[in-house]
Amino acid sequence: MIEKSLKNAGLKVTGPRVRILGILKNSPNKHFSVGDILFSLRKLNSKSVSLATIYRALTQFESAGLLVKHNFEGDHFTFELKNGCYHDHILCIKCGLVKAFLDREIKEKQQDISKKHGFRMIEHSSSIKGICRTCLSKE
Amino acid sequence: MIEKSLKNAGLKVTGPRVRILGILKNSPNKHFSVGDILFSLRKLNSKSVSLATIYRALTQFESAGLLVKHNFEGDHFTFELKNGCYHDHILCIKCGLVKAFLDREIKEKQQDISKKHGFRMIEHSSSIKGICRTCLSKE
DNA sequence: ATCAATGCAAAAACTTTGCACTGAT
DNA sequence: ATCAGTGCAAAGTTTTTGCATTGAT
Repeated sequence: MIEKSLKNAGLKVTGPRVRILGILKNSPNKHFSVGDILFSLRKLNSKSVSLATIYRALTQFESAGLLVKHNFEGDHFTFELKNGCYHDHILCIKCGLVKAFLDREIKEKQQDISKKHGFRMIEHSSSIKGICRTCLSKE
Repeated sequence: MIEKSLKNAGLKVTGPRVRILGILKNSPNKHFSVGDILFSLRKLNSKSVSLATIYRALTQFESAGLLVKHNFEGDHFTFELKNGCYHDHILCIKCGLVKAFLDREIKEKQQDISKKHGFRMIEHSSSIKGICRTCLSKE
C-alpha cells in the first residue's frame, strides 16, 4: 500500500521513506511539521530517520504530488497528504486546530480574478484564521 | 505626516522609526522584505538602521495596525502599509509581481464558512499564484 | 532624570548542503 | 556493481534576544 504509493510516484522504496509515509497515512492528524514527524518516528518505531532525510523525503513527496506543503504559521512548514480532493483551511489562532473546507464559488471567483488580471492561475487558496468554538467557550 | 502617524499609533517618534516608515510610505513599491528596507535605508539615507531595530519597529507597526505582515514566499516575511482598504493578492511565481484585488463575495463566503464551523473569524485571505501576462508572453 | 529605543553581537529556529557510507535493484 | 539514498555535522537564512549605550520627553 505504502510501497505502492512510492512506486507509483516514481520513488525508490526505502526504509526511511516507508516509515515517513506510514506516519503521514496512519495518524489521525492531517497536518505535520517536520518536528511532528520526527517525534512520531521516535515514538512509534524504534528506528528513527535523520532530519535531513525527512526534509529530503518531504520535498520529493511534494514534487511527486503525494503531499502539499503549507505555510500556516510562517516560521515553519506544514505538510499534508493529498487525498485527491483539493480544499482550503480554517485555522484557530488559539489552539492551532485546522479544519478543511471546500467552496466551489470561491474557486470560481479566483479563476475569474486571475483572468481579469491576465494571469494563468496555478494555485489558489482561501484561508481563514479565527477562534474555534472550543476556545470561544473558554473565554 | 510620518511623525503624526507614529504618534497616532501610540509610538514614540524616533529617528529609526521615522526613516523606516518613510521608506514604506515614499516608495513606489508596496511590499517590502526586511532586506528591501535595509537596502533602501542604505541607498537613500546616509544613516542606516540596525537589523534588530527594523524587526522591532515592524513588529510594533504591525501591533499598532500600521501595516500587515504577509508570508507570500514561505521563507521570509513581507510587509505592507495598511492604507485603509483591505485586499487580497495575486502573485506571479515567475517574476514576483504582486497585484491586489478585492472581492466582496469571497469575503462573505468566508464569513459564512467561519460561522458554519463555529469560528469567530479574525482574519481571512484569498490568495492566488500564477503566471502574469508579461511572463506568459515570454514563454 | 527616567525609561524606552537602539546597536551590536550572540543565539535561536528552521532548513539546506557536503561528503563519506549504506543500501536498493 | 552501480548509483541513488542516508546520516551526520557543518553551514545558511531569517528572526529574536541580552545587554550596555543612546536618546526622547
